[in-house]
Amino acid sequence: MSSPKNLVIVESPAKAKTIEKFLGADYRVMSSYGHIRDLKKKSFSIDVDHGFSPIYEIPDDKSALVSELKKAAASAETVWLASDEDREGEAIAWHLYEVLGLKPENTRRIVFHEITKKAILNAIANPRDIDLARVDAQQARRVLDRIVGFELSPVLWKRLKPALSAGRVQSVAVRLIVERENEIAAFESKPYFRVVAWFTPEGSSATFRGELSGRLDSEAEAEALLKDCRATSFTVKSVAVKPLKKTPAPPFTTSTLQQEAARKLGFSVSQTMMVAQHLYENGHITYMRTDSLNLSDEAVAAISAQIRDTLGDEYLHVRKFHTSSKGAQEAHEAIRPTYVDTTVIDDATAQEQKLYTLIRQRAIASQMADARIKKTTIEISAGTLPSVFTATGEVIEFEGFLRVYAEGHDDDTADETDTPILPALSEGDSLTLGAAEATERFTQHPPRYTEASLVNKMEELGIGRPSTYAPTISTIQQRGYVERGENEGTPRDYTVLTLAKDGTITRQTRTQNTGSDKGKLVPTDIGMIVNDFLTVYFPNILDYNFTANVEEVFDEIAHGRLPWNGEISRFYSEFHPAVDTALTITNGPKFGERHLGTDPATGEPVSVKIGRFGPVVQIGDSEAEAKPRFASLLKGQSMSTITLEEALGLFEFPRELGNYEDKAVSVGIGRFGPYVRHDNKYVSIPSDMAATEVTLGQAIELIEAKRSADRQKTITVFEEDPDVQVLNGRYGPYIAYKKKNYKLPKGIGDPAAITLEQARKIIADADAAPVPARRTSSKKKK
DNA sequence: CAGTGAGCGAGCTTCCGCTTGACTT
Repeated sequence: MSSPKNLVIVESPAKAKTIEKFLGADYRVMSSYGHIRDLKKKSFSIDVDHGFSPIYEIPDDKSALVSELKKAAASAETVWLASDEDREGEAIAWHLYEVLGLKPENTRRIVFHEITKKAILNAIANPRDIDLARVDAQQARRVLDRIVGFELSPVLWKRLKPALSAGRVQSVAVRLIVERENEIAAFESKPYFRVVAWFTPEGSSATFRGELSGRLDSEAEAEALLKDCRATSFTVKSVAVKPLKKTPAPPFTTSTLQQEAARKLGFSVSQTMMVAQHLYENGHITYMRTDSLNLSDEAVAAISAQIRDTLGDEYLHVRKFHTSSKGAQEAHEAIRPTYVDTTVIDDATAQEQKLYTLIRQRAIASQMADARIKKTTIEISAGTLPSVFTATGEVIEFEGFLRVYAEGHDDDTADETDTPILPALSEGDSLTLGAAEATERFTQHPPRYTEASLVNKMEELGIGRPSTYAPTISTIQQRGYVERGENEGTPRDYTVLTLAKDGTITRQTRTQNTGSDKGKLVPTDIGMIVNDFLTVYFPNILDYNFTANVEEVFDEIAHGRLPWNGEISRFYSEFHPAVDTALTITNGPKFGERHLGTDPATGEPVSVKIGRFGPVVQIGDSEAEAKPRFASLLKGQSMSTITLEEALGLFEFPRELGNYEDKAVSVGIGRFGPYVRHDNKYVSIPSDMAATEVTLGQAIELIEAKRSADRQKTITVFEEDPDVQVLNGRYGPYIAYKKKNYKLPKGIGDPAAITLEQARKIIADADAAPVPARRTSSKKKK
């Protein structure tokens, strides 16, 4: 292999592949795969006494790559450092320069924001030096985050519970969720009534719907209004027709893509990123971790041509969007299709195709004409009554971008968005009342965050970056600060009063579901306590503006107006004493500890607190002679709401319920929650059943249900060797043998027909095969 | 939709931001 004269290093291998095609045989393009060097993983690695100098290392999984880059750099005449132009990219270039031992005379720093031939060639023609001030800003960012994370976390270990974590980004994300939950807890839902009525213009058969302006506070008021409506006449008070313009949303950034994919496709934030990554690697879309709204000139031209060819000139409106989000660094383009005329991707999964279509339509719509809508508002007066009804209708006169794409919305009440066409009416026309209906509603608390709406809020506050939104959300769940809600809600009655055409009023009670937090982000006890602790001792770090404030300082550093370590020193001189205080203070508030009352049996105090393994109830005093007794809270119980009675109930395990089939049945609490034990077999008690109240009858039902589930699970148990079993599991049929599971080879056919010989062979083959080295990936444990 | 079924203690745990990897009985 002859070595080309030029070596170009970019951050991503997919990018390298594309660029290599533009540059020809004189250029070899390699990827650094992001950062090649970082602060040492395990230790603090900042020399506080010597200018906060960072101690860097090349992580193990990067060493092979680094030697390869070194070799390539040594044999190249010129090395082009082409990492992104943002702060992190500049630092990557500098680390490469240092680690690869490059020389100024044969090193060039280049940048481009679009992966187009023109942009690349232009970058090559205009090299510059590494911007050391910008590198310093990155070092300041990195060192600050390490200081905050590695000094705060141990405080939590000592004061609250081991293995917790805190950081500039994650702790604020948790705070958002905790504070929202507090708002919800403080919210008092109040009932009110809304009235709708159906009208028919005189001499017409058309009916349209009008809604009473304003709300009524009580059922009595609602009933009175309906009675009044019987006796009055209705006329058109005014007709207003207004032109309305709707403008398309900009093309996607990481955060808007995550939100829209959640709303329209039901994807989780990390799922969106995985699917997008695949689309990117296969060359279908531009880079998916971006905060930029910009489209390259070439992309705009291609999209324009597409719109003109398929829809016509009147649908085209070329636009440039400018970001308004805090701290955006715009190293890339917005997310768009690489070839806009591609509608169907070969070999794509259903998810990839759906996400691609979303990205493509959004990018096209961003360059399309406004939608023009005629909105009609009719006000209807009710005789001498002060009440006014309003009917609105929308007619789309020119659909513009709506033909391709309409943005989704978060609101839960998605109905009633129908905008019917209203009959032609003019002022003074009389109307006949058909029917009217007063429906009881309830004021709504602010919504809980979803993964996607949390990302939206974080972006608004400038907290986190496109590459960290998804990982942060999984971190705060892994640490047990936040959970996805599983509460289905409870039924609630509401009243509907109906006024029929014949004047009779009927009252009905209907039921709706309320209070569900399913799939929403809900703080745990630990999450709330950690948040309380941090906001008391480190209000500055938990301040929603902390990141924005330090970003301003980083900007000054990047412009060479402030030395980075001086600023870190200034921060540390305030921060570190606060750490010492939080570690040593003895008369501070007790976080998460709550006294519940006295145990009537012993007279000892009963309290809840955070224990080594999470929330526990304690009977007795740790200072007293008798050792205190402990019991963990059950799933669904909360330290802030548990009662004395519930707490005492936790000590009544194991409970003997009686006998079934001549064997004792008992209820106990284990590592994984409450269970029924019978004949040395265990059956989990579902979380919607109170373990303290399970009866013998219910326990038998659970045992029988488990037995039948086991029968369905079992495909074959070999009589000759009962250890070998063919079972039906979560991922389909498999073989279980001595606590190990074995996948069935492809093409084995009907799993029920597997013989013992076949099964033994599968086990032997799998055991003989080399065990693949498993990465310790951060899978969430549950 | 599997499997598990203590006990308040050893050592260890932890940050944010760049980038994929090779895995799934």
